Amino acid sequence: MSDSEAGVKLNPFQVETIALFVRAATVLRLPRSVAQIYGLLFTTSDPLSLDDIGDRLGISRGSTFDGIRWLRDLGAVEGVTLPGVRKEHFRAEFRLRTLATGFLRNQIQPHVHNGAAHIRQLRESIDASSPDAAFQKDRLKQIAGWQKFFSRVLPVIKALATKPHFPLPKHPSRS
Amino acid sequence: MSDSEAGVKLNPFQVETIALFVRAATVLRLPRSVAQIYGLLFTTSDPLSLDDIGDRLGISRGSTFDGIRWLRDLGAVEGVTLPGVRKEHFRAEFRLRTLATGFLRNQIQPHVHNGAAHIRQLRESIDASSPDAAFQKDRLKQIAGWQKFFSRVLPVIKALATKPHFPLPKHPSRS
DNA sequence: AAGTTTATTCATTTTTTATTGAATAAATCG
DNA sequence: CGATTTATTCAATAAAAAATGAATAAACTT
Repeated sequence: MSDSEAGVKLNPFQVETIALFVRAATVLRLPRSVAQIYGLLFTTSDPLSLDDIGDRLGISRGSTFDGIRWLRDLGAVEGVTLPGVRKEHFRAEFRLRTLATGFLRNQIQPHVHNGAAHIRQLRESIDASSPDAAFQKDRLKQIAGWQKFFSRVLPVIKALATKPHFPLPKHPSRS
Repeated sequence: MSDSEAGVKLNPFQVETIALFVRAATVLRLPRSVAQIYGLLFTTSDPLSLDDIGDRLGISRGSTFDGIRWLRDLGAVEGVTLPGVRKEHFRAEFRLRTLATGFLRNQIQPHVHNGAAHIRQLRESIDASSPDAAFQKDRLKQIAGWQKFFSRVLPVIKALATKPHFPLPKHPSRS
C-alpha cells in the first residue's frame, strides 16, 4: 500500500521521520507497521488512541494492535489513561537506555541464553571414538568462545546506552 | 524442505552444529541456506566445492552459489585453490574479529552512514514558522543523539571482538 | 441487567523474501 | 580452435512473514 493515503494526515516532518524509521526497521528486519507506529507517536506530542494511529497511517486495526503490543512489550511505547477518556492512548518512549535495554531483553537475550543449553547438547553429539573427535572438540571450543563473547558484550552495550557520556575517543562536545 | 535427505551425508556433530547456526540465523533474520552452508564448512576440516556443499545439504546450485557469495563478501568464507583441482573450494573463517568486522561492515555500517544524510534531510522538513517547530527540533535532536550513539558504539564492538581479553569497564551501579 | 464502546484474536489474503534450476557465460583443456 | 567443465545469472516458483478485517471478548455506562 502506498503512503500517499496516510500522508494527507501527516505533516512533512512526520512523513520524513516515519520514512527514516521504516528504513531502520528494514535493516533490523522488523515489521514495517511497527516502525510506522513508532514514528507517528514519536512525532506527535499528544498521546494517540489505536483508532487515531490506524486512521492516520492508513493501516488496519489488527496491525495497529499488534504493532502497539510489540512496542509496548519492548518498552518503546507506554499507554496513558487520559482523564475522562475511555480509549487508552499511547505515547513514545525515546530514552536510548530504555529502547536498547528492551530490545536486547526481548529480541536478543533469550536466544543467547538458550544458546548455552544447545552447546551442551552439541558436546554430546561428539563421538569420542571417531577420528574426527579432536577436530570437533576444537570447533566446539570455538563456538563456546563466541557464546562467551556475546554474553559479555551485551551488558557492555547496555551500559553504553545507559550512560549519556560513555568513555570513548575524544570528540567535539555538543553545543 | 526437510533436513532428513541431507542428514544422511552428515555426521551427528554436523547436524547439531548446522541446526545451531540455522537458529542463530533466524535470530539475525538471515537466509537459512547461508547458515547451513557456513555450518557445513565450519564442521568440515577439508575445503568443499559448490557441488560438494549443495549435494551434502540438499540445496540447489543457485542457493549454494548465492550463499557462498554472501559469506565470502562478509569474510566468513574464503575460497581456496587446490593444486591440480579445477573447481574452487571453500573453507570457513571463524576468527571472531573477522566475522564481527565483516558483519558490521556489510550489514550495519552502510545504514548508519546513510543515516547521517537522512538526518540532514529531516532538518529541512521542519517548517520554522509552524507552532510545532520547537517540538520537532527537539525530536530531531533526539534522533541525532541516537545516530551519534550508533556511530560510536560500532567501533567499540569491533574492538571487543578483536581483543581476546577485552577490558570490561567497571561501570558504577545505575541510578 | 441490557446496551454500547473498546480491546483482542485469528483465519484468510496480500506482500515480501528465499529457493530453484534451466539458460548463459566464463574458464580451462586437448 | 572446438569441446568440456565450472561459474554465474535470473525468471519462475515456493515458502515465510505481515497485514487485513470480521468475529469475539472484555470493559464500561446507564
